[in-house]
This record gives sequence, structure tokens and C-alpha cells, in this order.
Amino acid sequence: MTVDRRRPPGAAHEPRADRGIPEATVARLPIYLRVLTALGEREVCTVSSEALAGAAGVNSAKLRKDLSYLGTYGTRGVGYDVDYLRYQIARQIGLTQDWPVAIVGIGNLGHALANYAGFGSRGFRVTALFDADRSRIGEPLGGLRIRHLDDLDEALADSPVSIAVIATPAGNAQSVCDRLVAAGVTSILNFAPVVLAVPDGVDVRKVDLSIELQILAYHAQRRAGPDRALASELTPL
Amino acid sequence: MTVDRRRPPGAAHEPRADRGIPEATVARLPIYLRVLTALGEREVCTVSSEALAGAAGVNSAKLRKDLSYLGTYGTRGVGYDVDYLRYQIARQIGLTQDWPVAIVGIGNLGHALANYAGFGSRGFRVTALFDADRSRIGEPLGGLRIRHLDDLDEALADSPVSIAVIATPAGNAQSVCDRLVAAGVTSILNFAPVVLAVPDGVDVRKVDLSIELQILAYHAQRRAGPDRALASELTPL
DNA sequence: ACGATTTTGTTCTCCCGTTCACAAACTCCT
DNA sequence: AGGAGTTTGTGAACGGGAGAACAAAATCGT
Repeated sequence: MTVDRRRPPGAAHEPRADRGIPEATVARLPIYLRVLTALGEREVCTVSSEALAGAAGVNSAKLRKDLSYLGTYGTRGVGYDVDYLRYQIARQIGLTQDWPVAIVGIGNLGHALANYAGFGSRGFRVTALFDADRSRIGEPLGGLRIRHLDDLDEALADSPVSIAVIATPAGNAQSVCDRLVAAGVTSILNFAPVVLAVPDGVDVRKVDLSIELQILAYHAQRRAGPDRALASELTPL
Repeated sequence: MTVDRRRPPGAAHEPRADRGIPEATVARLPIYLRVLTALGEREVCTVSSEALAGAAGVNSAKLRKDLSYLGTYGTRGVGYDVDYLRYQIARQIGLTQDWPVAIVGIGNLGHALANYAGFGSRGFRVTALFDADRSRIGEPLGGLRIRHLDDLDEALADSPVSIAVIATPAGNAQSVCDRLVAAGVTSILNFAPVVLAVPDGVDVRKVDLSIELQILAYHAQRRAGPDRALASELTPL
């Protein structure tokens, strides 16, 4: 797929002097990017902030403010050029380059992640798999071979990665994390249910099924609780 | 494991009149709960806000304020009783009851989730598996049998669940979501890379690998970018 | 050419969450 | 019993993000 980098007629220029994009905005840019990609595949050329915000599930004022941090890429009275905006967001996020990714811990989850197609689809490419289980070494998976954790330094010295995924059991996660950091990894996506300690300059994001379920349970309980309380309060009447 | 529900000597009473706990606090309670559980297994009886906050990776003042929303369960000059606090948090979240969970979409990820041990470990129990692929119906997985998506209404009518996990491809997620909502599900954990539209009263949380990676990439690029720019700016000197 | 209409970019206000700082309260030691 | 030392709970200040509202700028129709 080719990307249209030409600036549409009306739209103004300049990314923006201050490169600091608020964290909350950064977290939403990938959503906009996804929606724009879907629109592009449906041959839509132009989209209004209202429509884009609707598809992304956010307020349109918030969307416009988010986009204004990147630069003024819209045209008043018209909207945003889908392909152009998509390219600008991708550039800001850093998806115009390819990011090699290492996965550590090839259990149930690591296996699923290594096979996950949408993974490499946009900008990310799994280039190394590691596990502590020696009986698994050499096993082919998604076009790669599983290597032992002890080869991590060597392997990452040959072909460095800055992003790694930890999918090990909780007990091993911190030591794996330490090894990764020592090998030069600066961004970590952690699936293990532990709080990782890392030095400054290393970025960790966590994905935690159990925590998400507990948050859902809290709200579910609150929805159910008051009703029950209400029912028992109303019965006496 | 038995839980000590006795109030420790010094600690005061009352959950709190206003039951509204800030969203940011709710998101951290599961972390505290996990740390407390680990401490309990190491036979630690008492913990200070400083120590607990350190293990949870947050500021100690924030932790104290978080806990103060539940009630005054600490003892000044001493700290918090591990078992007692753990029970109080679990109660607030709603983990004193068991939550049946349905999983829809038994692909790579759904498979991994169904087998995930830590899932059922605390409060959650997978009770139903659904997939659209008829060739998979009846396949046993984690002590359950996969059922067809069309049996969803019937199955959930027999044994209702309020929490469901969507692990289908993006294209099917919205229609699956609609069916779940129609069947009475009010809390949804969505692994599909789409923005789900749901009616009021239904709670959706999303887990999105691709978005997390993109956020990491953004920061990684910013770390790398300025250095390169700096280098090329300094070379002329 | 010009007014009506559409839609962006931005300002302003409000609210939530974080952090500091300190009084209250508990233990321990003499 | 009383003072020194600890640690909690919370009031107050601060910063960031959300949303309403509006001026600026573009298109379209006549």
C-alpha cells in the first residue's frame, strides 16, 4: 500500500515547535491511526473530526485538540485528508521505521503472541524468541527458532532490539527484565503479573488480565449491590 | 488459605459512608491486593505505607489516600495489618464472591486465556467457551467443551455470567459484543483491536497489544530522535 | 462578489488526580 | 507516667486533562 505524503491543498504546515505531546494524547493516537486505516481501505478520502471521533469513541473537541499537538493538518469547513493524516500520525508515533521485537517466555501466551499476525502488520516484527526451558530450544515458531535465555546477551548484541515483551511466569519476570535492560532494551511490554523495577530511561507498560478483570468486577458489584440493597429496602414498603 | 477478618486492636472502623471510590484508585487496588498476598505468603503480619507503596511502585502518600477511601484500616505508628487489609480490599473489589466468566473466540489467544491458571486463581472461574468455527465445537479445553456462538443465548440463560472476554478477530467483535449484551452480560474485556459500541450500563475494558507497542515506540523514538538531532547539530562545531 | 454554511483550531473553565506537608495517634523506652 | 520516635490520615496547593464554546477559515450557492 502506498502512502500519500502530499499535503492536501488547503492544509497548513509545520509539525509544531514543542515536540512534547501529552501522554493522554499519545495513548489515543494509535486508535485514530487504526480508524484512519480502516477508512482508507474503504476509499474514504476526507473525514470530519466529528466522524473520526465517533469511530474512535471520543469527544470531537478532544480529538481536534489531540491532532492540534501534531500540527495543523485539517482544513476548516472540510475536515482531514485521511491518507495524509494517517501518515502524519504514523510518523509521529515512529511507525515509519520498523521495530524489531523480542519475546521472552514462550508458554501459552508467548506462543499466541509469536503467532499473532496483527503483530507484524504495522511496524513491528518479531525477531527473537527466548525461553528458559531447555527442552524447547530450537523449536520453530512463526519462522523463528526458540533460543535459550542464556543466549539473550549474545543474540541481542548481534541484532539489537529496543522493544521486548515479557511473557514469563511472575517469578522470573524481574530477572528476565534485568537481563533485557543489561542487553540494551529500553522499552518493555510486561504480561507477567508483577511490578517491574527498572532504571531511569527504561519504559515499562504492563498488560494484566487479572487486574482488568478485577476492575470489571468492582463495577459489576457496584451495579449489582445497590439494586440488591434497594430491593431489600423497598420490600418493607 | 484462611482469611483473618478480625479487626486488629488499634485500627478504627467503618468502610465509609460515600461508597464512591475514584477510578484511579480502583485501578490500583488490585496491585495492592497482589502485593499483600505475596507478603502474607511470606508470613509478614504488618506493613507500612512506605513499604507497601514501594512494592507496588507508587508514592506512599497516594497509597495512603487510596486506602483511606476504603476506611481507616491502618494504625498510626504501626502500619497496616496484612491479612486484614487484604480482606478489606478483596471485599471492596468484590472478590469475596466467585465470578463466572465466558470466553468468546478460541483462537491462539482465547486458547491461551482458557488455559491461563492465574485466571481462576482468585475469584474468577471460566464457565463457558464459545467459537464461531463449527469444526471446533465439542473440543475439550481446560475442563470445558467449546460451544457454538449460536448457543450463546441458551447457554447464558442456563448459567448467567456478567463478565465475558472477547478474543475474536476484529471483524466479529462488535457482533459478538451485541450478542453478549443481549444475553445479559454487563462487563466485557475486549482483546479485539476495535472500539466497541455498547449501551449505557455496560462496562468495557480493552487490552490492545498493538496500541501498547505503539505507545512504547513513540517514547523509544523520542529517546532516540533528540540524540540523533543533537549529534548532527553538534558535528558542525 | 458575497453571504450562508460547515468545520477546524483554540481559549477558558472545571474537575480529577497527584504530591507535599503536618497534625493526630500509636508504640516503645526509661 | 511521660517523652521520643514512627506512621497514618488528610487538608491544601498544584498540574494536567476533558469538554463547552467561539472565532477564524474554508467551501458552496446564487
